Amino acid sequence: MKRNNKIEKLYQLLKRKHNSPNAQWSLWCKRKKTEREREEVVIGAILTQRTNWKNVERAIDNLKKEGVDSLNKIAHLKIRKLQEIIKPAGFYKTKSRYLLNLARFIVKKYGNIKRLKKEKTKELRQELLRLRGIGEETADSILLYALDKPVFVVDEYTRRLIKREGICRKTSYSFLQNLFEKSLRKDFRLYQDFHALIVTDGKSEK
DNA sequence: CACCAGGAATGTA
DNA sequence: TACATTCATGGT
Repeated sequence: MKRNNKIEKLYQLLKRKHNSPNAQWSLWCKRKKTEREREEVVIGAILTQRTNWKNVERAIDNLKKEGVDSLNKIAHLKIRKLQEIIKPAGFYKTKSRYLLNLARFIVKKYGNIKRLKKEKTKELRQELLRLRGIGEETADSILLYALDKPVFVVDEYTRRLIKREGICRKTSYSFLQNLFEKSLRKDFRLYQDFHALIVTDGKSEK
């Protein structure tokens, strides 16, 4: 089991560069999550598409204000109502469809997120990808951050970083995901921490 | 006022 | 494969 030095070194590099332990995301990753928090991650994964996190928080606050604190409750909302609630996150017409569809899928097929978490990663990924509004990045974000599955998330920050560091020129999703996964030990905590660092680093580059 | 912020689906070449 | 377009709000 030979590992790619460059990727491991990149991790060490980012660790040194962002050693401030107050990186909020990193701390959040280390905490054990409740089921509610996991469901919130699923919701956030849809809402954050093409939007900054601040707007997502407004939408999530609205959900809480309305007492919508679970996927089950979302699954039973009327689309109109959901639209109103999540409006601050932008793209509310499409996102409300995606979110309702995803919530119904999970609730109908698995009941709750605990059951979802027990599913096999590969099969679950395929199922998520078949849903409208869920591409590779969103599917993998759900798998990694909501379900603690060891799946590396590739985003624009990852692509930029890999290019900037001159590690390789290919940028397709599957290629980069494979590069990271074969270079690192299969550990969801490591993947979460690494990806969080990549995002922190990407934001600081501007 | 113009542009951007942690995407995905669809269509075109 | 690689772009271009659409969806839509709030911050700077």
